[in-house]
Amino acid sequence: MPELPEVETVVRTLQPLVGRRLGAPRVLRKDVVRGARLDLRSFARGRAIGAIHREAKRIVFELNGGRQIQFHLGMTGQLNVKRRAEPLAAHTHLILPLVGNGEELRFRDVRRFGGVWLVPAVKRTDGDSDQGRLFGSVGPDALTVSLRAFGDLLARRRQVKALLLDQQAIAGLGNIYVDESLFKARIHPLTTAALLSNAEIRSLHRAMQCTLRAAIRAGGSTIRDYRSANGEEGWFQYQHQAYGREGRPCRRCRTLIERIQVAGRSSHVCPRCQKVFRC
DNA sequence: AGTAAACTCCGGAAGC
DNA sequence: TGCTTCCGGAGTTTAC
Repeated sequence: MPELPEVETVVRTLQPLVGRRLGAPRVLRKDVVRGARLDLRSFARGRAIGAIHREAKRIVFELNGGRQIQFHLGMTGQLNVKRRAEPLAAHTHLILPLVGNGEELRFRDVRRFGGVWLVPAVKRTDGDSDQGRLFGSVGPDALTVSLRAFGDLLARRRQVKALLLDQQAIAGLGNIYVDESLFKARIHPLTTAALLSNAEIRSLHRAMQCTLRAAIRAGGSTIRDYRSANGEEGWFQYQHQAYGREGRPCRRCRTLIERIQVAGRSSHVCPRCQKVFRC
């Protein structure tokens, strides 16, 4: 499940592609290209990659001429650089050949919750353009949001976990890093965000950015499908304190970690360390 | 208006 | 072995 650290890792491992020129894309499954009635072949063919960066959980390829190709990995999406001769893995939906050395960029996505968006040069600004469904607007990036802005966005009567998962409120977190951040800050996921004290907000802000930075250093968490652009697994899953540790002892107090439902998501909580909550 | 919950997409894995 | 159920990122819809 690629969240901010996994997407950031993919973007970093894709950097060698900057400056490369694209050949004619091959679309093996047309419905992974969303929205646009643009043709990917004419949109991308012959364009050079000017930059590759992350926006929230999206991977943005800046092509020369101002066009963008944006990828969202959904749950099981992978973006890999492979030799052309290498056999195609099942569920490979899109291939972007790189001119020159026999390499290509492959997009594969077993569950197809992810997708590709083509963004034309001109109409890019905020609201969606006429070509339908780019992405909804997103909140400030979780990795860099200031304490001040973070405090402001928490001033709502929602369960703190639901709020942190809401990309419109704050961008980049998913189930893993929300659970890890709340555990680290010792805050129960059911707590009403608006009732957090200033000290708790500070603690959560620090825990969240600390966790994200550590996860990026570890190359993300590989639970099942996630791989970097080089096909490498992350290893942050070995440092998880809460996520996926149901029934195992809390690393702080040895109480068994529980799994509960919050905002429709399975949530991993230490009932002792994260006991107090207000709603 | 703001929040919450249900439903949709999909296929692999886990459970029975 | 073979069936059913579960799971989730994010958008949409429906209900408080």
